[in-house]
Amino acid sequence: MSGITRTHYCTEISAVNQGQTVTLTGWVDTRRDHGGLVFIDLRDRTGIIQVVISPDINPASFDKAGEVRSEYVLAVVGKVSQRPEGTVNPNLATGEVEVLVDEMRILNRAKTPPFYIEDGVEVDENLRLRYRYLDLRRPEMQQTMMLRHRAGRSVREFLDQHGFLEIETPMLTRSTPEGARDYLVPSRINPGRFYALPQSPQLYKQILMVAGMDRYYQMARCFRDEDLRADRQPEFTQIDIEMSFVQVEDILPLMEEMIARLCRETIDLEITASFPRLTYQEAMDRFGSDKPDTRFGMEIKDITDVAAGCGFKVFASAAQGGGQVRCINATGCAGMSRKDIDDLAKFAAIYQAKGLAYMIVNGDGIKSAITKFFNDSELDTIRERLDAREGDLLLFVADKPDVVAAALGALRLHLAERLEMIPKNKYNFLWVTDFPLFDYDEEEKRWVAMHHPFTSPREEDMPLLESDPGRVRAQAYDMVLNGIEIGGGSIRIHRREMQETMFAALGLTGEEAQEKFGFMLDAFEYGTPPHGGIAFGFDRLIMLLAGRKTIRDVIPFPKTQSATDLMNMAPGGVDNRQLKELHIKLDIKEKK
RNA sequence: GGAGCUGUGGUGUAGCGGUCUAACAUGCCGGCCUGUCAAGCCGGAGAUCGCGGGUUCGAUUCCCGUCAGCUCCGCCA
Repeated sequence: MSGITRTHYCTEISAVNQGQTVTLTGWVDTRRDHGGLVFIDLRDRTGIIQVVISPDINPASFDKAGEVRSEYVLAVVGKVSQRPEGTVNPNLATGEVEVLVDEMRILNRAKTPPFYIEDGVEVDENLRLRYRYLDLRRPEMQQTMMLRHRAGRSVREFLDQHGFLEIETPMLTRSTPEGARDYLVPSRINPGRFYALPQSPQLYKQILMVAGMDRYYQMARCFRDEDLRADRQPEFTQIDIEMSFVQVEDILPLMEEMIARLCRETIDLEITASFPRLTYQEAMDRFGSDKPDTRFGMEIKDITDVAAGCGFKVFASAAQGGGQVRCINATGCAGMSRKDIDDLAKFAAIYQAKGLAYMIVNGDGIKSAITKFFNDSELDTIRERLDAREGDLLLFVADKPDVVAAALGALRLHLAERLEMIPKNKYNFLWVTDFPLFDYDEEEKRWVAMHHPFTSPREEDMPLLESDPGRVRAQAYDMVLNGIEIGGGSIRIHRREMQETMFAALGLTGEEAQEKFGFMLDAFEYGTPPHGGIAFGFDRLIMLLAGRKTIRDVIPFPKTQSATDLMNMAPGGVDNRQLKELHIKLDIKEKK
């Protein structure tokens, strides 16, 4: 690079620079060699510009251009020139101009890449991840990283302007019961003891409130050793926020404002900064999900009352035994084949639904194997409730409420996608509130915290804590965008007695609570302000703003579904000396 | 822990019991070419069909297992 200094990024050149001598650097996107004249599309992170290498300008550079190949790294010095008439390329931001190259330096050569460095590639993800540095070179990936950067900056600026302090919390912390599996880090200095990487900075941020920091935020890296999904990575980033002296009504509007600003400053999207709110119960009833996608209808309707008295045993027994009979209207699907419907039943079975009953609405009325179990007025009621018209297909699930919700909720999404009912470029933000405080764990036969054990119950439900935990509602809220949970938080418990009651409800003995959370309980005795907060899944947010289907596309170095990094092959083995220092012996069962 | 989908030259696909001595596109290599922009034209190289086993006279094709990636259930306070 000696003697060469870049003067512009590729797309900073326009007709304004005509006649100027500029120095550009970048990668060879494509080379078009006409024998007597060579065109090179030079690419940097801003985009592409055409440079022209002609023997009439500099024969030495022209000779060199012959050996240039894709992805070679170049520096070119030349004059900006208006393109000759008829050769303007309207598809290129810099299409009106070109750079007539005088000096050209090949800064580095490149092997032929294993896939094309261009957008919209459908390459095996194996390859993309193995050669992530090439994948990240693709324009859409670079733009995603820039979007991510702008998003982070927008959030930081907003929070700074609202008096939040960015404070770091430890990555080496301690394992706590409840919640996801921890990633453990052995302590060399303390044999047999382990740190845990944080699942979230929950306890630290609450302690910061006790410490009087008043308003905290952090772009926090979090770690959870659980199975992966398209929107779940073992290592991810949260916008972590906590505030003192607040109630739900202080937090939600502020967060709406933050997200509205984020949308404006990243993808130029204007959204109404007052999101619809649904209670958890309402969301489950209408959409079968605690993160409903409201971009389309096809809501779930209840016909348990009608089914209770009908002659169809499956329905009647579910309705009478504390279960539900609910249905959705797959509008216009009356023409589905028997096999199509069987496939839908198989799909519902994934969610433990034992069957999928259906009725076809045609010109003569309702056609179905189960019609005979209903009288005319019952059929009319069903039709009315589902707003069923000729050509519709009604799908029923009868089961326990959670199975009905899961199956119909999933079916609703599945059908909407298949029927292309989901409008593009629609961003439906909403809040889900009043979550249950507890969830019953059938395996462990005990109550577990639905959000986390530090969530405050709603005041009017506090008397139920011991008598009827299942009915206690939490001061918890999730922000949902297009059917994906992008953030969640709560008002926290800030009194020792309440926290102890909570631990007891979760089945922790006093000793266990003291051992694991003693510092927290102690802290609560030294003047803890009422506080609450929220954490956003930053990766998920970026994924949605970037219109991607997986957070792997917005994380620079993601892991595969089996939690490995195909570029550096992490996790890797370590040598015995390291293990010995850590006082660790392996006990691996050989696969036969 | 479980279910499903995918795996064929560098890349993306076709072929789904035998004319497969594996096709097409693109990329790659060489030649020609001074206005292209997915440059063009001509020529060439490049694949033990993910791996292992089985069925069969014969397997890229069918079956079983296995590995890898993906999607999902469980799991994810």
